[in-house]
Amino acid sequence: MATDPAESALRAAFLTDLSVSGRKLRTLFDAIVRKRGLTLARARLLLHLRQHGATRQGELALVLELEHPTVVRLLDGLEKQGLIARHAVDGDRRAKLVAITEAAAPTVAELEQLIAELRVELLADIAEDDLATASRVLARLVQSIEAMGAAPRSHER
Amino acid sequence: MATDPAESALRAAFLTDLSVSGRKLRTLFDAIVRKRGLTLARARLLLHLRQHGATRQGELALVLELEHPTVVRLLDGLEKQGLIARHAVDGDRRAKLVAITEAAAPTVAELEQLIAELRVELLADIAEDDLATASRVLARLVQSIEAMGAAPRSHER
DNA sequence: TGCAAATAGTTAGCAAGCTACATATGAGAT
DNA sequence: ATCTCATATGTAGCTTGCTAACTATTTGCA
Repeated sequence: MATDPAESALRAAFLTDLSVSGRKLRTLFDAIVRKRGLTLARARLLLHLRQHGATRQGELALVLELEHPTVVRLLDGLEKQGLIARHAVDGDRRAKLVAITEAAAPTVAELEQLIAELRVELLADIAEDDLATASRVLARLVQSIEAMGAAPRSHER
Repeated sequence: MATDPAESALRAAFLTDLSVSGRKLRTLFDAIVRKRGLTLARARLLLHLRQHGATRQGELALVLELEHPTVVRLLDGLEKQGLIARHAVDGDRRAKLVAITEAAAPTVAELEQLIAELRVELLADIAEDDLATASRVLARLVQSIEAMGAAPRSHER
């Protein structure tokens, strides 16, 4: 048990590193789009609307991997900013279709540009292969996380 | 510009994947330690105290890579739970030394165990090499993020 | 037809994270 | 000795994210 191969220093630090770097990314992004009145979460939502057109709230929650109430509040904010509108869906009076407003179009176009540039800058000195590996690792991890979410083992105590 | 090598689908998705997986990790962890009245952030803080002994608040902020006010509130919560105490530092009446309470020792020991198990479970099917690569990628990214934070280029508009 | 269960969205309440600003104390220079 | 600047912590206020519990529809089946 002294040198358990499953317990390298790497493994010990990885999960922390992951959540810290995710947080830092969000903070940087928030700072960049702040003067436009946006945040990472709002930008992600707007981008989806731009790229996939009007979308139902439930679908948004699925795609953005957020809980429904989180989406509700993001939309409340964006609606107040006049960037999106909730439209009635005919055939289902429960549902709402979310769409970008005319007024938001330029902002969102600019945002898309900004994000593309940021991406290039941040990932500039990372090799494609390494990125692919990292991507795979994250995907695996998420898979395990979701498996555990469904069947939490011993942590029930 | 049609097939810009700097703009693969991987690159397009990576930053989102990172922040999403970080979030999911946090959510899972929070759910696991919830019945103990803990969260990921609080656990990280307690773990540091256990492994490095009593620490000043400023030092905690540095080590955990959190802003000072965030640490203040984590400590407020943990103090209310009776898990940590803020002690005076003699020689500097501004400073406070944060220490785990006697009462918290068993909780924290248990927590350490729990985290070790979780780590093994989550990373079980990931090769050491891949993990190392992923780790390097994250480190690089954080480096870029911090460089940009200091010198935000074109995003000044 | 009419009632039960599923689905769409919302409300309430909590913790974490940030920025901006405030307070108290210490240290260094004149 | 004092005055200024730096350091250590704290307060206020905002957004994101979650879970739990609610309302309004719709759907499916008896």
